[in-house]
Amino acid sequence: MVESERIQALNDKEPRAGKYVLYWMQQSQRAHFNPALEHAIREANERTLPVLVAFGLMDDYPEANARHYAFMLQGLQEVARDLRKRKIKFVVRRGSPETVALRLASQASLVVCDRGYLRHQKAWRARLAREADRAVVQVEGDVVVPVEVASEKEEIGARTLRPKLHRVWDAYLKKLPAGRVKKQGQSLRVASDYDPRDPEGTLARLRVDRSVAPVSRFRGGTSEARRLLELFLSTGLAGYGTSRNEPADWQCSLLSPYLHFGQISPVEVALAVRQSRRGKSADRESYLEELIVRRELSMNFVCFNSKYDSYGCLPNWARKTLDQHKRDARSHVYTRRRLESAETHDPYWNAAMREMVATGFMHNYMRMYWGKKILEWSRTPQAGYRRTLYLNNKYFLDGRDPNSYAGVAWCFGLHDRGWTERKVFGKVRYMNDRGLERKFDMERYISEVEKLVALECRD
DNA sequence: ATCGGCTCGCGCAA
DNA sequence: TGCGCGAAGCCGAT
Repeated sequence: MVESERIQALNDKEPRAGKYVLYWMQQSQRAHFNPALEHAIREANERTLPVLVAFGLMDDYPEANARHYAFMLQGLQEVARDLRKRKIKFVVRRGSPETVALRLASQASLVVCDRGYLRHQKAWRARLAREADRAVVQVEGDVVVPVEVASEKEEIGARTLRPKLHRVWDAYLKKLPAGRVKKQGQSLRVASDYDPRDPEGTLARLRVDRSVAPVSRFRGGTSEARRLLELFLSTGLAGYGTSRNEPADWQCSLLSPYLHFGQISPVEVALAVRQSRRGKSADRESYLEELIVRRELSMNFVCFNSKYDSYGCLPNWARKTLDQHKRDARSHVYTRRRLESAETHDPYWNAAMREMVATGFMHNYMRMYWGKKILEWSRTPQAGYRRTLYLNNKYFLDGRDPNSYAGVAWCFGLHDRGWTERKVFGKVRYMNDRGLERKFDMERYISEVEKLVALECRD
């Protein structure tokens, strides 16, 4: 049963007579633990209609390249398989997602969609709700606590959002049973433009940016996400609270790419961690802090800050102090090309960049250091911001995620407080290589990254 | 090795 | 209005 706070009517139109209930899948790319799908099944069963699940595949999704598409299509292959088992029709159609949804809406009794927080995702849903001549209902399935339930405004930091989430999150940490369809949907005559069971063939047909190659470190899909979750529970959770920041160990769940594409539910992950007997309670709490407080703080950020993808999103104190130091002498200034090819004087930074370019991921602690250094090595903080976000979205599998926007902005002062004033950074928190050396085994991080890079080159 | 200071703004007590 | 407190760090004094 989907909690009513997750469900929102996007227009005030009525359901109509139709051949099916349409679930337009976009953000929540999974057939399990998907509140939008379960809600669509329930609506369909009430009308004794089949469910049609449709995905709109476009060649030019903002900032996406072959790396992102390959991962996503691997996930959709599994969605196709799982929906088939559940007797639900699934089609992948060519076109802008909301246009695909709009076409299929005309034969639907009503339309159910999932929720995304980015500008273009909101615009797609708004257009669908406006132009469809029947009810459009949105179901928020990729957060533990619905964003507006947690808070109605942009929060200043984790410390103000945390108590609001803690107060209510028990009510949302509930299992979501898979509903059975009353009316099977395979006989629906709706054509699919692509065969989701053939991700390689589909990728070959798409006109996408191929300058960034797919990776072998991560394979997309719900079952792979669940395998990584089990692996994390058995080997990573114990000691997570104290060791998660050690770059060479990657003692983390590695789930952010899967969460980004909605291939696994954060509620499912949180429940698994909470119910696990591994580790101490401090380890489990530490993980839930990352998964729920930090992650949902970033949803709050993109939801309430319309400038989430540009320098202007930063708090006033940060922009002011960075502005006052924009003419400070920089110890090093690198071109974007030089950064991109990991050719700086800093071996730790270069290793982080190589991890990112080769594998689509970077250890979370290194993401902070990496962004701080780009700020330091750019002519202006604005240029640093643009370049950090560009590289972030180009190479990370979870680029363009709310977490990515909040993470980049954090490096420039978002959700943080002032610190001792210094060159270039002003009062924005500074990090340096001595800090890394003091706390971590950085030589081992470098050698572990080289192993990962070698594995990618072999394929 | 450990500790205090740096700095900001919320949220609560008065 | 004032004060306590958090916060994924650095730095210099002890």
